[in-house]
Amino acid sequence: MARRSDHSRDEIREMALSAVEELVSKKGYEGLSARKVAAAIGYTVGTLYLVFENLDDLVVQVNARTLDRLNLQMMEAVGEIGDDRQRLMSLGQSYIRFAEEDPHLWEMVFKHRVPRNGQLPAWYQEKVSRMFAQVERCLKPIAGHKTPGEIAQAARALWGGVHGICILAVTGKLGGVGVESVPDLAESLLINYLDGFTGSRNP
Amino acid sequence: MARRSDHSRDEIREMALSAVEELVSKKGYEGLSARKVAAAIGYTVGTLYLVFENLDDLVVQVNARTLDRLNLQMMEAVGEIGDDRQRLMSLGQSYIRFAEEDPHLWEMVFKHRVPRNGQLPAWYQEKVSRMFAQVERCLKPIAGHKTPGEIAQAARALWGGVHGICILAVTGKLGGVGVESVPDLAESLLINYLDGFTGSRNP
DNA sequence: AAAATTAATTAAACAACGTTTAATTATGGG
DNA sequence: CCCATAATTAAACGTTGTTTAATTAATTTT
Repeated sequence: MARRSDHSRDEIREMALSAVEELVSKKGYEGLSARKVAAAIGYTVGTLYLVFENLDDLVVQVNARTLDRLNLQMMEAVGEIGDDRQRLMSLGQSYIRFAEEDPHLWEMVFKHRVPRNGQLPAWYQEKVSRMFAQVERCLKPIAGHKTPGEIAQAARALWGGVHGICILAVTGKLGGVGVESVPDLAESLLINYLDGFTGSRNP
Repeated sequence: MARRSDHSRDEIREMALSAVEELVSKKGYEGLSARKVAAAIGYTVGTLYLVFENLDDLVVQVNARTLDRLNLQMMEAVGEIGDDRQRLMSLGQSYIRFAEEDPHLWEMVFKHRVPRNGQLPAWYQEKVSRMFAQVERCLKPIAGHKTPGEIAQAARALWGGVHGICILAVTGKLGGVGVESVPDLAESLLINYLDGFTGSRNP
């Protein structure tokens, strides 16, 4: 059969993205394959290649959705009011919770390396930057008379740090320490860094 | 032909490990394949499977060697004398230099997820722990009256942090900031964290 | 309404992959 | 010299990403 038009191009796209999310979420990145995705949505690989450039393209687009969800969850967690330091803590714990709730999907965002050109699209970079922007926004009120450049640097150092702790925990490379202590480690990192950054110890 | 015995089992093992190192170093983890390794050492895949359990086993053993080299380089960098904080800085810069000099090989250590059982061998975990032990040793003299548990936590938080910054930089996800600023970011992380950890600002 | 065009979908092919199997072939001891 | 042993390979299997040509349904044209 052909030209069934049971689903529009966008519908197929949506179905494929969801199928990948479910597959990766359950079996991990290495359990993913074009044929499995196609079978899951009731089509053949050929149809998949009509909608997506290739499998890497499909993965990048799923990663984009994951980043969007992460950004949303962090935005909800940080809220508007409250102690500035406490808001940064919430931001960190929110990041960790996201990674714990769906480790495979979260891991794929950072495990995946683009194949040919080696450069991620600009709209993708923008989603990453949005995450750092949230940290910078929380950092600004307690940064004293630090320059914007210093704040940007602090945001990246801090969030790289939180991210690294998550990665090592998820891949079992924290040296005997399990996943359960990740929030404690991140809290230690945030508290001590902020103490140093602001030059004052918090109550 | 068969039973050439041109090389002993251990020699083939050594040749294979070196071949993987060269392949991954040049083409990255995704450019690796059993057949390429076999061809590089002048044998067939079958011989490879006589010496190694499977390709994952081969990768794990290469990762072990990479971790050994990393540990060695860090040990040389930290030295014995000098300011305690400065030694921690050297440790961090040494880690970063290692990741920059051979990003693909370094990345494979943390990208690779064991397949079936999902658990890394004990001797592998021990190599990871040795790295944290170096950090703890440097941390101890400036830790005041912190407990060993607190020092262990600080070491993991700090090194998770340095590692995360490296990962984000190598995978191009630092949000517009390039690899060149990694040392600065790590220095920011270390200085501010240590300021908070010791409760005193350094000169 | 029938025919011709267009486009969606598939089946089949390709090369490469990890891994296993059976068949070879060189070496050692009798 | 032959036989048993063990090293090595060739070939096979199932799966992978991707491309190709063929098929088929819907749309347009006559």
